[in-house]
Amino acid sequence: MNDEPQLTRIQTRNRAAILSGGLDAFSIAGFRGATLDQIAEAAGLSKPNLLYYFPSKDAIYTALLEHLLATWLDPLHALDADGDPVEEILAYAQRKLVMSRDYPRESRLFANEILAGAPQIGAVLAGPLRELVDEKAVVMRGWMDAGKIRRTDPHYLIFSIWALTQHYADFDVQVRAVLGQADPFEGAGRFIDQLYRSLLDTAHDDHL
Amino acid sequence: MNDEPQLTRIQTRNRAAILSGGLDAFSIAGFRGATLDQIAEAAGLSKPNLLYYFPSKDAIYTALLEHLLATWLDPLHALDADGDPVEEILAYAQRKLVMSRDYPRESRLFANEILAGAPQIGAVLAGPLRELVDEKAVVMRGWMDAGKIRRTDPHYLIFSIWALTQHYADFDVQVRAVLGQADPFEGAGRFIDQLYRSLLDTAHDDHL
Amino acid sequence: MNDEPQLTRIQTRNRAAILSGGLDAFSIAGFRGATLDQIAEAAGLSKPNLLYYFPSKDAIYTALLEHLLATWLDPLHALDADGDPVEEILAYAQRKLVMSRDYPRESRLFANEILAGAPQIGAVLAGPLRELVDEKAVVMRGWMDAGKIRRTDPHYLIFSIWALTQHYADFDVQVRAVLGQADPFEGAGRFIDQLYRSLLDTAHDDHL
Amino acid sequence: MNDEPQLTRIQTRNRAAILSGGLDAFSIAGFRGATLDQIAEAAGLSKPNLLYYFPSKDAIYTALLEHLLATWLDPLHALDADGDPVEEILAYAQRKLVMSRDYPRESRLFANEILAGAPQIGAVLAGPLRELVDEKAVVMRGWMDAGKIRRTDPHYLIFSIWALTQHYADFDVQVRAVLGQADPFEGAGRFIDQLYRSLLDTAHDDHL
DNA sequence: AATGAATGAGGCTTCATTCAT
DNA sequence: CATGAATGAAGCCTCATTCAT
Repeated sequence: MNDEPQLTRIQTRNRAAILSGGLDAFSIAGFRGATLDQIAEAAGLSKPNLLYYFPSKDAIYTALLEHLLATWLDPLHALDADGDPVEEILAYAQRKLVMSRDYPRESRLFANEILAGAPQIGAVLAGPLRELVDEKAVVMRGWMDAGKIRRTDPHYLIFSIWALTQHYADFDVQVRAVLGQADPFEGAGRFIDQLYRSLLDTAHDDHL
Repeated sequence: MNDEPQLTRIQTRNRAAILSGGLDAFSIAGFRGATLDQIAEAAGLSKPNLLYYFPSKDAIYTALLEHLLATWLDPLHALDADGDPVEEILAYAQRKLVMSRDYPRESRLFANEILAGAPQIGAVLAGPLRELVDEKAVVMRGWMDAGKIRRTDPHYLIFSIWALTQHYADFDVQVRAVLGQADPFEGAGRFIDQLYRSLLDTAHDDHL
Repeated sequence: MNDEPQLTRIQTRNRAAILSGGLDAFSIAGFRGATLDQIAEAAGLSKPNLLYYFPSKDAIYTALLEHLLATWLDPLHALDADGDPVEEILAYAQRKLVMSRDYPRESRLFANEILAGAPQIGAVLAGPLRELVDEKAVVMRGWMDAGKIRRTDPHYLIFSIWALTQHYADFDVQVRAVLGQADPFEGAGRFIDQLYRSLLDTAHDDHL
Repeated sequence: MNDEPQLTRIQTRNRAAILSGGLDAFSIAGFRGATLDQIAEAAGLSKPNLLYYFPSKDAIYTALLEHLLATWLDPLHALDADGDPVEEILAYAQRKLVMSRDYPRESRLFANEILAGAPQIGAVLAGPLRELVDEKAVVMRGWMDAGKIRRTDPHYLIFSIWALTQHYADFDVQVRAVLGQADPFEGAGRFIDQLYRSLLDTAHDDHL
């Protein structure tokens, strides 16, 4: 039931080091801009030895993206139709924010891929991602129909959560420059909480 | 008062073509990933001729960034302390959204520069940008003190506007993949309007 | 009517030098075994400059093969159905032998390509070459039916001419080693003449 | 009397597998063009294990050539001065043809070596091979002097037999492409028989 | 007897830049 | 103002070989 070959300890260590080095390089410079030299240097391996573990630069990049996609959608998957609507949405946003804080390189890798036109993951976006978003949009619309949250466009609501949370990973340099280096995530969490509570509070419905 | 040399019509045309080609290339692939060949091709010039107008790849990139920064902050500058607070903030968000719609390449160029660690414009971020943001944050805090808008953190409010609006330029590919190619800007404008009206409406203040 | 771009004198010279150097290298070592360094050295160019004229190693090889094929079949084309049968066939064999003498590198290039399994020109062999051979076989069979030359299998007759003549280019090293360096082509011409006169002479027909 | 070390069964098997894999690879791509990876793959061994049996790529190639040369001249050795001249020569040609049919890879290996300029076996060509050919040429000249076969140049006669028979191994791809995949050896045998009978038949002598 | 791990050298190609005209 | 020609440096990758186990 498991086709994966057993990895030796050295293989495990080196593959991990390569992926980490690749994440560093690709997340900063994108696929084209990163070099195997940088990755090999970061991984503490010679270039040919690096290519002993991954057959090509492309393979490293693809492995990173696949691993990323596998976990990237988890927070949205966890959005529970049976939970409390406002709390579910707020919790989703907070999970995304935590990911930006704890995995900023992954977020920037993703951003670079999208900026480049999504040459590798375009199909995932138009397929699994779209389906997942549509499914969760139906859930949200159900909550709106039931009067549990304010009526708004679920797709743009989801986009807004992506934008607001990933911003603190992708534009980290800018955020810290403007704030003067303080850790931005606590404040961001509070702001995002306030923002979506305001939006979703049904007491506002009459205003529209 | 003007040190700029007079440019002939051909010079003007070719410089513009190079900058446009460079914008195409750099906004997609970043500085390292873009090539002079792409830019020359896009500009309809030979590579040596391109380097007749700009001395190096770096010079093209720098020229683009300088031109970008000159206009990038205009919408925030225009935020008027004497205007109606809610409308001023909403108008600012809408101006930013229009820029994302009309100048998506510039937005992506900026995003790439930030993702790469802002090697060229780091100083601008920590200097002029920070000062401008701080200045407008004071304005907003004044509005909050006056009870004209709800109390929130002005810096994160500004970050949120950047994130929400630039997202539709930077992640355009993803947005269109999820939505199925419809023009996202109209819906985005409505959503953003609703979102900030909810947030800023003082009727909510007691909830917090 | 002529799409070929005009070549400057330098282009003409360098392209010719590259093709000649490529012919040297490929005819000795085959496609895989030859290196761009050898070709560049032989052409008196730096390696990047060489790639300024041909986009890749493969392009040089392909250009050589195309040029080769264009002339390789000429001697057989010239076989005239209306000429004297024996003299036509003998003249064909002599033309092929002259090609081996004057263009031995081309012959060896061809031999290497065939030995490697004809990865580039397999289609030509099974298409145009086969058709040409079949057509000339019909001509020869007509001569046999008319009693003008002895009856034999035209296809194997053609193969034998190829084998006998190309041998003196392809196995030149061996031939000279065995003969002790004398020019083998004169003797080869005499032998081939005698061989095919014996074969084709109708006086032998009763012997079979 | 035997310096060869005793080989275990595994050693025997693996050495044979390596030589066979090497024959595959070298006969197609030549020495430079073939890779140890191909050979190891074909032999079903890891690359380091392969180098446990043969110290280098060169050693495999040399072993193949030595083994080849040991058998390559056998058919000519067997030409018997006391046999029937015409039948002896025809039998020699048929033995060579059978070798082309049964050992085409060896023929192509030899062809590649010669095309490359015979860097390894040049000495054999100018030494033992030349002596053998000269010796048999003397035999043939004796037959001619005795009026048993037609007068012709024995060296070119031998070359022609090599060329005609090896052609069906070395240019196999071309032959099959032209014929349309039928087994060419039967027809080749008939043609070669007819060709040399015509040549050697003394009834023709007056024609020259 | 065998393999996982590693590498220096070399091979093809790209690229920013320079030179000459 | 423009281009053809050229190149050093670097980038990705292959390969024969070595080392350690």
